[in-house]
Amino acid sequence: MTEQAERPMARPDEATAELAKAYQPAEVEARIYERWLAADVFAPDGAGSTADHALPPFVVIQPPPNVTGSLHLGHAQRSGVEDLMVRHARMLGRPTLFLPGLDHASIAAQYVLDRLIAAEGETRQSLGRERYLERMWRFITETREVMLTQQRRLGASLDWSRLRFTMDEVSARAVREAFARLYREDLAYRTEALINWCPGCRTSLSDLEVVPTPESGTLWTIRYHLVDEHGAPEPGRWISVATTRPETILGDTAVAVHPDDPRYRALVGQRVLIPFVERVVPIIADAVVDPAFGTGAVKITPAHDHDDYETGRRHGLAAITVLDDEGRVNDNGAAFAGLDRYDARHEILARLDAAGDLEGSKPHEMVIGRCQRSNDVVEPRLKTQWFVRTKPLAEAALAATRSGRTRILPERFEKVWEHWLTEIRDWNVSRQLWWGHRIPAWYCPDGHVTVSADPVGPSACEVCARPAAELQQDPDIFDTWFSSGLWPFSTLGWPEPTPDLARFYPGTVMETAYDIIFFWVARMMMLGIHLLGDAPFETVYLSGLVRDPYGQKMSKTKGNVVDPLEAIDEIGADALRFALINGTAPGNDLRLGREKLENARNFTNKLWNAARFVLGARPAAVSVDAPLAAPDEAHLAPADRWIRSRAAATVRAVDAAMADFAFGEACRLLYEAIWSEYCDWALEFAKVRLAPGAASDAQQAATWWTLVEVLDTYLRLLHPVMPFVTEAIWERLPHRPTDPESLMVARWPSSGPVDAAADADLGALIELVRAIRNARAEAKVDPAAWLPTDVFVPPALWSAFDGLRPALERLARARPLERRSTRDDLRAEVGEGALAVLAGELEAAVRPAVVDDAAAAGERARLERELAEAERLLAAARARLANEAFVAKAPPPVVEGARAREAELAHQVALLAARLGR
RNA sequence: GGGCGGUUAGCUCAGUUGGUUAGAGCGCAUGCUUGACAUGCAUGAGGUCAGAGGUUCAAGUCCUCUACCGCCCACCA
Repeated sequence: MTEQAERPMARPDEATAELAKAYQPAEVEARIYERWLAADVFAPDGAGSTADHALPPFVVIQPPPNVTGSLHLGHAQRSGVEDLMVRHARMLGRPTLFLPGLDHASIAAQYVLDRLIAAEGETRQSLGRERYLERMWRFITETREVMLTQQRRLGASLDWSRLRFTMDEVSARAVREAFARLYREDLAYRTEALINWCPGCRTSLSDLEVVPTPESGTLWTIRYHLVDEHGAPEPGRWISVATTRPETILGDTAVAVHPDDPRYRALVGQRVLIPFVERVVPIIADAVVDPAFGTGAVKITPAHDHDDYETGRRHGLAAITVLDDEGRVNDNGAAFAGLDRYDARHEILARLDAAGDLEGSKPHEMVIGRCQRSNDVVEPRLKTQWFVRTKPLAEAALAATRSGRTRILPERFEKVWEHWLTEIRDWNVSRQLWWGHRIPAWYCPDGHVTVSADPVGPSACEVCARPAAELQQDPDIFDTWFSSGLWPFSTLGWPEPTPDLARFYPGTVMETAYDIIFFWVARMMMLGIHLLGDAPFETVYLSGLVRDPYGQKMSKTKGNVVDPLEAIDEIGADALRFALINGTAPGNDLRLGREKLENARNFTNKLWNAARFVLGARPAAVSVDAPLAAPDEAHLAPADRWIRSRAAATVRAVDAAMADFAFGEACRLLYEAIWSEYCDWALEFAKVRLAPGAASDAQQAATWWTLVEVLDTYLRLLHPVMPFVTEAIWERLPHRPTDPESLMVARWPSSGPVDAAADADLGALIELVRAIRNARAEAKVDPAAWLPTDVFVPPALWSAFDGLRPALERLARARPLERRSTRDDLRAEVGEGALAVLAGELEAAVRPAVVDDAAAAGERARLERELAEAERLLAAARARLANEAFVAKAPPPVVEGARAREAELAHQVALLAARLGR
């Protein structure tokens, strides 16, 4: 930002000295944040809190960011929305809890650390578990500060006294207790099953962590030779199978065909020889086989394919694992043992080809599962793991949303929610990683399982009573999301019956991006309901994703990332927050580019400058330290009544938007109210009245207090979105005696009366000014010229017109500005060559000093256009009213409105026609 | 293969239960060093609301179909 040349204020005094320069977000935001901290206003029970503890608490649950991560725009948007809700509730006087936290993100963190130590020539394995974990703890003590600082820079009003980390002891205790309870209730079990294995991360993954990725592969056709009943090959007899994964041949235990496939019916029950491993396996019939695909015959590898696993179970086939943890062929792979899976593939294909058993190959588009974290191709493998039985938990979660106990916003996500929870499969919670919560299960030499929530483990095997010394703890850790799923209550001290737990569970709103609805939201719901007996929150507010201007996901590799901290340095956290919230709807993605950020910055600047003006415009008769008081109604100008009414309407509209979670709408309303009403009109009207000698002291005071009162209202309304700049301005404004030190804990405004008459009067006069400006601009009149202007004003508007005449003169560049009592008067007084202006009921004539032919022709053309448009609209309005069905069936107010509209248009047409001499 | 969302001004998007003349920002055009603000002010141009049918007195809004685009879920080798 370039620094503005500083211009002396019109009326410098102490208050404006503070605001005399252009807005400097970096300075102001740092100072304001320190003020909040010092005032202790973040905690619901902090010294500076003004909460009414009789009101129900408002708890916003924030997804704890990854401890090794750094803030991206998605975080910024979410924190902005969360903070907005919290600040709003806080200003309504509710005790609020906005608990900061960090997630240990086991697989993501290990991925980051592995790459870091790789640069130092180390690996996870070379360090060993203990040293690796030490290294991790050291690493995160640095990164966690980065993340926490970033949250502060955003202005998130988090209660730092309650900071939690998913790896702290409070969380660890909750994890052990939760798992032990699930185990006791038979909702957690250990079994061998086909799981998703990432050879790069060397751990199993849940189904959600496997990303189906389209890929161009190859479909190979391979001959399996038939054997006779003694297992001897039958020369010249074979069955051809199609496969995309030749390396899994080594684990084949059958070939399957469709039972109704005439080509193969005779072969069912016969046997084939699996190459290389010399295993004789049956040809089976199973309806899963699609006869139209490939050759219609499928090799079955139960240990390395989900389909085949099921087929194998149906047919009692052996499952032979042929790949190890790193994705290499194991000892079951005969000559290929030790080869990487893809090397083995090539070798096998080469040998098959050499033997004449590779019939052919063709390109094949397929979908392959890749690791969400490392992008490695995920390998289905058999492993003994811990699973959470999700069906009963999911049913309870579904019941909560179906009954309305928990509401999902936007509603359309409820369908996705329903579908996923209905089709849910058991959750593999074992991870073969180190950074995370160790599974609290111990095994005795006889294979008995003991699960214990005790931090030091069980004292003995609970089956055979062998002493603890003979037991071995499971080496695995939990899926990160297991501890995340406990977040709404583990952070409050559960399973201990803490005061916080009693007070703040269940929470009010859970806000997150829709991409983790299953990972996180569903698990919190399932675990919260089961373990605490109540859903963890009333509302799930799902945000969209923040994308670049072209709709691409922002990612470091694409280089299209906007760094929130850079944006904050440049334009301030307020502007960033506004840009991220304005114009968005829940669940909708946001494309963020330069323009939105600049627009938000401009708005901040506009607000700041409006405040500079107001403070600088204080009439001498009002003392510097006068407390904020409602203006003296007896001395209000029409424009004062109008802007007060507009402010009241804005309060109502913003309240409605907030109640609907329509935060983008609230931003829009405030932007328009502040810029297009307050700044464009109220301040302009006020300038004239506040000019020295333009009105009495009492009148000037009333106008100035109106400006202050309305600005105060708008600052309060805007504070949840733009906390810093509103606080900085507010602290310079006169306050009510009942106001607290900080705007952050001041009361949300309540709406005053909406004055329909004032709205209508000013609306008409604003229209008049616009119409005059328009006519002048179209006629290419010198903008600076003061032109004599006459206006016909209906009697109802005389008072408003007269009261605002000096302002109208200035705004319309009309002087002298004369009021005419009848239209005839107007026309009689104004000769040819005047610009005709129509603004609703009002009619004006502007007399240019010089009217040349071109201007006269342009003027006539303008009137012709207006007339044509008015006639078109009038015809439409008449057609509507001519429709008997409309008059009979539409609600009376609508018909009434249509009649009024018709009359107005008819009037306008008549006036324009008269002007054109018709 | 299911499901969801989108299609509104040159661009990015609002438009809450159907109801006067469909809005904003940016961009564009024409002017303005207007005593808060050039991060600004004034004025203007620009839209068959993807297409087709339907319901209704009335449709951007509700229903059906179609076409593109995007996302989610899904065990076709």
